[in-house]
Amino acid sequence: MAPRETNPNFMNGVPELLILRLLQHGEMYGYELVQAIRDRTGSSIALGEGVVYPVLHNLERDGALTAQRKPVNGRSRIYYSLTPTGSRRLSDLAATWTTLTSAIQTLLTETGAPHAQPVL
Amino acid sequence: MAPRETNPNFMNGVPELLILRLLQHGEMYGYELVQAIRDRTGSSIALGEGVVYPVLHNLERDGALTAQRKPVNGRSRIYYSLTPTGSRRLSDLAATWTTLTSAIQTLLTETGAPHAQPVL
DNA sequence: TGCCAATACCTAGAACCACGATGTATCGTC
DNA sequence: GACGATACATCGTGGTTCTAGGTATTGGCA
Repeated sequence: MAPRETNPNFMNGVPELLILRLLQHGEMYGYELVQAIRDRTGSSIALGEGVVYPVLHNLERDGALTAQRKPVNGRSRIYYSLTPTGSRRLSDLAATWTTLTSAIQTLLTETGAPHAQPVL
Repeated sequence: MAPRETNPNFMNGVPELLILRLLQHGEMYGYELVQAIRDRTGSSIALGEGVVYPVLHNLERDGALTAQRKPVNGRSRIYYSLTPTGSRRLSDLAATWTTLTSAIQTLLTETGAPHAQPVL
C-alpha cells in the first residue's frame, strides 16, 4: 500500500507528463490532446483515447486539473486547465524524468572511459 | 499475445536496456550488475535483485545471454555474456529508447512559440 | 564462539499502468 | 443513409516492475 519508495515504478507516468506539459500552454480537451501528442511527436508516440481519458480523470480527481464543459458545433467538449497543484505536479514529474533519463543516457553513451576494463 | 503494435508498453524495458548495455563491456554476474547500476547512476536508479535476476533469466531463455558458473572464493558466481542475439536486442532497444526520449524531450522543451492552427 | 554484515543466488505475490476493444452520440459528406 | 471524423467513456487484459522474503557462504569483530 505504501506509495512506492524507490524508483517511481520506473518510467511510468510519461503520458501524465506529456498531458500536463501540453496543458501548460493553455486549456485543451481530450480528443485534442490525443492528436496533439501524435502530431507533435511525428507519431513516435501515439497514445490512444483509452490512455488519455483515464489520466485526465485521475488528474482532475487529484485537483491537478479543472474541467469545463463547452458545447462547440453541437458537440460537447470538456476543456481541461492546469491548477497550481497541477503545475507543481508537472515540475516534479519533469524533474524526475530529467534525472532518470540523464542517468540512463550516461550509461548508454559511456565508452568505458575512466576505470574501464578492456572490452576484449 | 500479440507483441504490441504501437508504443512498446511505453518506457518499459529500461532495466533490460541497462543490463544489456553493461554486459556489452564484458561479462558480469547478477550481484555485480545490481551494484554497478546503483553506483554508476549515483543511486538515481537502484534496481533490486528481484528485478535484475528475473531479467537475466528471461534474457538467457531468449538466447540473448549465455551463462557460465564460476566458483570464486568459495562462492558461486554466474557470469553472463552477450550473444549476437543479445547484441541486436540491445541495438533495437537503444534505438527505440532514443526515439521516444527525444520525442518527449522535444515536447518538454518547446516554448509556446509558433505553431499550427488552434483547432477551431 | 557467536553474531552480523556483505556477498551471491533465487522466487512468489502484488501493484500498477498502459493498451486494445468496445460502446455511445453527433456532425458532415457522398 | 452509410460512413468517417469528432468527442466522450469504461472494461478487461497483459506485461513489468516492485517489495518482501528465502537460502547459503564468507569474513570481521566483539
